[in-house]
Amino acid sequence: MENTAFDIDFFKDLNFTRKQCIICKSYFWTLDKNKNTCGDPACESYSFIGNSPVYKKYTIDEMRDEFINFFKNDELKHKFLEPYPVVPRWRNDVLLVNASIYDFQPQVTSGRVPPPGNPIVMSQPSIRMLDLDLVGKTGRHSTSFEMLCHDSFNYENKYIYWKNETIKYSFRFLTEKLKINPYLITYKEKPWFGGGNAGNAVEVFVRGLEVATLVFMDLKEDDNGSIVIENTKYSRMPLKIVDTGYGLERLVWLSNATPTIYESIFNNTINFILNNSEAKKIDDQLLQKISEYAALIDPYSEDKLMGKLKEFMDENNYSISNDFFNSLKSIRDVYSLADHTKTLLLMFSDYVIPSNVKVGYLARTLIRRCFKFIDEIKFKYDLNYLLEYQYKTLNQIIKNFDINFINNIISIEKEKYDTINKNAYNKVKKYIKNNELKMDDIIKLYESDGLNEDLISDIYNDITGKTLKMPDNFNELLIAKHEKIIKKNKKEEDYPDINTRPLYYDNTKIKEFTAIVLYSGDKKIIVNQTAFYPEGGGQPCDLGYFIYNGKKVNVSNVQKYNNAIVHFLDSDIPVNARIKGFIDYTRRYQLMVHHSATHLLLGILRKYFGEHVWQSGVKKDINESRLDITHYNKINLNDIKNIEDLCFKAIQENKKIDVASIKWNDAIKNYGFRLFEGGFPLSDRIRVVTVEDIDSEGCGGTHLDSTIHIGFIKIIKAETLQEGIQRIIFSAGLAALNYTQSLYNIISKEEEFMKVDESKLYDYSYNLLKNNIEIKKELDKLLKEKIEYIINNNAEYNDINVYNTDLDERELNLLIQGLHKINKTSLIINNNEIIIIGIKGLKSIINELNKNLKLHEKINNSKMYSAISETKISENLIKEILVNVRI
RNA sequence: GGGCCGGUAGAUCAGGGGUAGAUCGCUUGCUUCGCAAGCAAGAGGGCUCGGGUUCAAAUCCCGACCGGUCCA
Repeated sequence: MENTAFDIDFFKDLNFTRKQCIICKSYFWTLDKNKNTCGDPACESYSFIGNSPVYKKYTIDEMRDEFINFFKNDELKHKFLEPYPVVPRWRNDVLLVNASIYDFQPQVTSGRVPPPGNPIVMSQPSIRMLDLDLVGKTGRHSTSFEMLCHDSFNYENKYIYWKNETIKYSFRFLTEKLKINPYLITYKEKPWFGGGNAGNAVEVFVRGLEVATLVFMDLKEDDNGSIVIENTKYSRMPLKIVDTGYGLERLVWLSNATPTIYESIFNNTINFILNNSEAKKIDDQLLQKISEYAALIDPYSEDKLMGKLKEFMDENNYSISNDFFNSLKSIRDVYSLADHTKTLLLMFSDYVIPSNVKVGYLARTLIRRCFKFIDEIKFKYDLNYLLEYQYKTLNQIIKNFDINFINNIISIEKEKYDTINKNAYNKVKKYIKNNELKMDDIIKLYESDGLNEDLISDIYNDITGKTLKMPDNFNELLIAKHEKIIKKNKKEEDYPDINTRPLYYDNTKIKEFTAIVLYSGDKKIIVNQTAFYPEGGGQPCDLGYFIYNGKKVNVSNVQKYNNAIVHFLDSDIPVNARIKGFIDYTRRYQLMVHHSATHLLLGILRKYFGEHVWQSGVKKDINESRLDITHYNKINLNDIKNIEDLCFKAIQENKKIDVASIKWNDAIKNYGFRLFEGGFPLSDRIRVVTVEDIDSEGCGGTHLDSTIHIGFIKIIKAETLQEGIQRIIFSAGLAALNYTQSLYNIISKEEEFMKVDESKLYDYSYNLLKNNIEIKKELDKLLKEKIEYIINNNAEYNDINVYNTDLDERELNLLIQGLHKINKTSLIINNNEIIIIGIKGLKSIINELNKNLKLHEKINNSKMYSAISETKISENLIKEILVNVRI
């Protein structure tokens, strides 16, 4: 990257100097001629704590308003945007919104969709779970924060602003609004890359605190690119994006200058927890030192921090007691609780359901940590109450507070958490041998049973009275257990860039059409226009045939590649051929029924269960379709009946189904992010399908005009797909009728066969099964008695028990089993089969038997021998052999 | 999406190719004015389901289903 990236007028006009940091060697810009370090806390630590450079103390809400008002004022004219959800439903490559730019990826950043304003200003709540372990410990880490940004999108034919204005605006905000002394502000140069893009960037520091990063994104990954950064090739983008990120909480901290960031942003909540628990705060000066030391230690190390802290305490006559460490631990718990509950409120605002996968897992991790902290500090109230308390102070950014949903979720999670803890003792005990607990077993307990390190060592201490030593590299050992994921590269086939006109949108009832073949490959054609719907949005493709030269050519598959619709055929049709297409309309109609029914069902499910219901997957087919939704409970028979009834009512009310093509930004504004339940189109317009009063979503499928044509919906099966996701398999219209008919068929046959009335079928078969079990038991008992009798009435020759029997397979086995229990060599003559149990003297007996009989060996193992004789075996012969054999 | 555990009596779990076990709980009896407790006896099993291997499977193998958990 060129050195001169920041030779901008603003720096020149104000007489900024470019200097090199004596510690990290980075270049930085400052007005302070004597400054030698870049401003990064790793090079100079904090100097703002207790010494705020901001003219007054701001609350979160005040600071947010200050920033937004500054940028949207008459002079700067940024368009203000409401924050996006923290769960990015418009993309599937990330679990959570990590930064404000996520809101515009990939639709806007790729240039396909214009930004909803230009330039824009907003405050985007963001969640970063990466440093979860550091929250509360460093004085600055959080799992969530608000990223303030003023972004501009510069197109080749439309320039908004670039480096000079961006840096000037940031400087003006800090100096004019926060009234920070210009000499305290440093801009450190730092190349930036990530997510396939790169560019120059500056980090903005004030008294050691990084308050913003200003990114100038103008490069994209490109294998043919000429610019190389960190072994990756890049080329210039036509779209140049200013992506700024100011830490709202950081700015508030700067203005309050409290020992840790937490007192600045969660002061009420922290005091509330302290007043209602056994947690204790430690001395402010020590908290400040912890924050300052932690800023210097990068990467963070608990040992290094504690080393420095003890040194400081020694020098300043603090007593380093157990009490102190207990208080330190407890205040860290308090900070974490304040932090985690805020993040949870953000997640719950978007209806994240805790589970064992994806974003739900992150929510569960936070919830469980909260439960643990609440226990540890003996907080008087429960998590629900704390969430409610937090909400009161955060209601400006938490859009949704669905207390009913939250109570349900938390109580389910609490139950699970308690169960794990209840069973933990036995599980740990199981692995303790000779008062030792092996590392492998600790990992197993953690990975398979979900017991955390503290819990394991507490229980170990309970059982053995000893302290469990956890290796420092515990987490590394865990990570080493997990292998790298192999990326699957989906092969994209290459087709010519042809635009096929879809006729199925103009007229969903179209059954036949004419077309010209524009491309012909191996039994594949692309035509100028088609009524064949290609597979997409969970709707399978249409089938049918073309007539070419009076001959019928079947269509077996239809796929869309960019704008080309490819038809897969039974045989070839040449380029430029004029053909006529006919679609299988019965099939198509049933697919339309199922597609419209899916939208209706989703809307009804949301009304029935609540706003947390989102579509998570869908597949339509001819006989049945399935819909996966986010929901925390299993769907029971009662739910199924109610849902079917509600669907039926909506069908009878003849709700209109409308389709409209709406511009991306307008669609989001009007319908919200619900639109993306079925996926996220990469186009500047969204096709919105609306079922009157019930549901609106982006959808490329073909639909009925009205719900009345659905006929009725019958749910076939409801199952849990994974935690937090329920799958509903259903049928609609004619397919639903066929389904009920086949059920009727089965029941009728059973009625006839069992000779009972349908209403008694259940009781009858239930009793039948019960009786069957009873009879089996009775039979078992009798058999056992019979075998018992045989065992006790044997002949004995030469200390060998001999049984001459006539038993079937099952009885014989019971006899063998019984004889295994008596520790004595036994011989069974069962018709032509001879069986010897017990290995004592076996070899000589077999030798002797072979001399007298023609035997075919069946089994010969360590426990028994068996052979079939060609002739009948007499007991007398056996008797003679046994009496004479030497054992 | 991937990995790892698990599913046996009402509950908690042990066992593990050869007739299904323990503890608590339950029922009854004894002891007691009554309760708790103790003693004695007893009831309670589709070893989740379906295939396979085997003379023999709760046990071993494969697959479903259900539950738990960790990681992305």
